[in-house]
Amino acid sequence: MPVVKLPDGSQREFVQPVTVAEVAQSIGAGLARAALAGKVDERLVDLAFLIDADAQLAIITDKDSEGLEVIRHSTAHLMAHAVKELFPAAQVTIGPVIENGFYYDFAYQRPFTPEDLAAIEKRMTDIARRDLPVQREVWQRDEAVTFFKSIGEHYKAELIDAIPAGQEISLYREGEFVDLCRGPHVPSTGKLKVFKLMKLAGAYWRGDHRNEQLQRIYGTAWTRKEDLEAYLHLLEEAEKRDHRKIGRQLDLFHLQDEAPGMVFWHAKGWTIWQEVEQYMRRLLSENGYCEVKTPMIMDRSLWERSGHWQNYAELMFTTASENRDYAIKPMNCPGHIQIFNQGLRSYRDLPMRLAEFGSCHRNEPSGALHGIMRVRAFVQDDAHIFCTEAQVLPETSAFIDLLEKVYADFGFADILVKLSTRPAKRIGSDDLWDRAEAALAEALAAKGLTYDVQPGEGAFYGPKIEFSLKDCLGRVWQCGTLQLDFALPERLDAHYVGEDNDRHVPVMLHRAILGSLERFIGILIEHHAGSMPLWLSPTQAVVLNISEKQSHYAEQVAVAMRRAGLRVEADLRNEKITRKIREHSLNRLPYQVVVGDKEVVANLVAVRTRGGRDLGQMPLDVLIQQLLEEVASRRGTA
RNA sequence: GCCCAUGUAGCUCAGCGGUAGAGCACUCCCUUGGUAAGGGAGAGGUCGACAGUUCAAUUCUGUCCAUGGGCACCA
Repeated sequence: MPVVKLPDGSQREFVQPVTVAEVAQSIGAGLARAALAGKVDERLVDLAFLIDADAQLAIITDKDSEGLEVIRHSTAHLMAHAVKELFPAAQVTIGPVIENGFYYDFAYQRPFTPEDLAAIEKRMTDIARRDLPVQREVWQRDEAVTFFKSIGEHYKAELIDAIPAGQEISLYREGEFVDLCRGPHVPSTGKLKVFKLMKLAGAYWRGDHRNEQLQRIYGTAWTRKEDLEAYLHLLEEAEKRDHRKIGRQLDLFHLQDEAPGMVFWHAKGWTIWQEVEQYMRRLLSENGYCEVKTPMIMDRSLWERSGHWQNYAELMFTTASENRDYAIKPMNCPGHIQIFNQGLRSYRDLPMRLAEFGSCHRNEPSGALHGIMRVRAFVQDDAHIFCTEAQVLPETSAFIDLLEKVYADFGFADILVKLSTRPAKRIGSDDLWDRAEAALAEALAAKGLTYDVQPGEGAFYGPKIEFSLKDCLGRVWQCGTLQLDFALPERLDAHYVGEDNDRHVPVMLHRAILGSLERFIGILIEHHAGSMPLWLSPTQAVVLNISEKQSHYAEQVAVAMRRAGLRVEADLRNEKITRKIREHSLNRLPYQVVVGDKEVVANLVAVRTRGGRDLGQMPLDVLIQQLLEEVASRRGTA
């Protein structure tokens, strides 16, 4: 006689075991119709799950986030079902729920085409309309293996074969289609109404590039039509913010075939770059860093000693001259160690913080390139801190302070932190790792930062912290990093003389805040949708004359503003003021300074913002003051 | 690197086995207009590169390059 406790605290007693669906029915017909699954003692189950003992129960509907997951998972099955009906020779593999939807990987003799995609989606709608019951079955593992082999589903058989022997497994059946699945699923295909197939892609079996490539189909699924529309709208918005598109529109940079993965910065884009770089430079200097510059090309022997020549050969650009081999630097650390190694260092010199806007080249695989976000030539806001083990904690702590200030100044409020700890393959004693991981964790805790631990994800030479920021569309970008390195200083013979008059190998911290400037500027462009805050805007104001008569006055205004340190253009074209305003607004030019006869006579300027805010007439020095304050505050412009 | 798609004017795109078209941008002319597109004329393309098929290729086929979406990679 099970007693079922519901989330509102009420209890229902049943004379015999009941299914989740029956409990829902006993509460109300509406709930029974809306029910998708149940949660019994914190475990998600099907509506057909039989409750035979006292239990906590929550009925899951499409109002619950779990309900949406169930829908997405069931929609993945629906897609596989449709594919099997249309292409019986296709083999199913796996089909998980992902953010905003699902995918399913298939093995088939030929790639699916966009026309196939449309046909599959149509068939999914058909199957959903048939409202087939989705039923759970429990099988013995070995029987299931035999079964899937017999119907030619070799990938499924392999997956099940990997499950420990003797374990019961669940299969789900809808009509003719059967799939291995943990569940739960919606009770019938009729519950699946709001979905759309999004794209085709290749993907490796089990995520390993040595395996065969499967056909992946991505889809999205929602509980309400409006949610789907909102999601598609969000994708459109993201597309509008695409840095490649805005970079072209605003004349910031371009890429071309002859230099894949390398950016041609135009004057306007380079202005943004310079502002970012100068900002970082000043901050580094204020925080005890010394800026240095190291050679772009260095002899093979150095890269052999650092280990890069052996481990990253195919990712490095190399060159040769007069019988010597060289590598174009893929990173700055070996160079910085050469500077550290000049002269005999004392513990009194530590911590030594060497910073470089380091121009690096990495021969990234062609498929990895993406706009200016993932490139082959990039500049890191790199620095290496040489210190004692005892200085790791205070240096980490100071670094986090600096990083938080930088992200805040660029307008990013949300920072995600991950601590990656010792991997299986590593150098250094466990004792050393214990202390290093503890120092990083302690620094994070002292800052009150919450963070995820990624066990085993650290580099072989030391643990690391990764800092990601979230943009206004909620997308996460990893930018900052702090990595402890116990290996490289020793490999490259870095030493200092300690208080005890012995030689010691310093600990090295690799650290970057922006990551690569190319990528960071790409993120800034997308975050602001091209409407950069005033301090970063390539052109901060444009002076517009209404007719030719005021062109001299307009020039004078522009010159005065430039003398005050603002980036100002004059647009004296023979065009209507409405047209000029439209064009400059579309170009996200923050301030438009209009001068007509009225302003000339009164010795004033009329100001509006790119967002259409009319600030009215004012004396020029008032405007200049206001803009300079806005630049200094690093605020955005409406 | 792997799978799929794409590559036509500066940009966005249409087109097609008989050597190309639109809108915007550009140049010139008219217009001197008060807060998001004034009008007219003109110029502009080896149709990504190289092969092949064909009487004829921007169009069909192949290879390569690049870009896009994924996968793998990201010291």
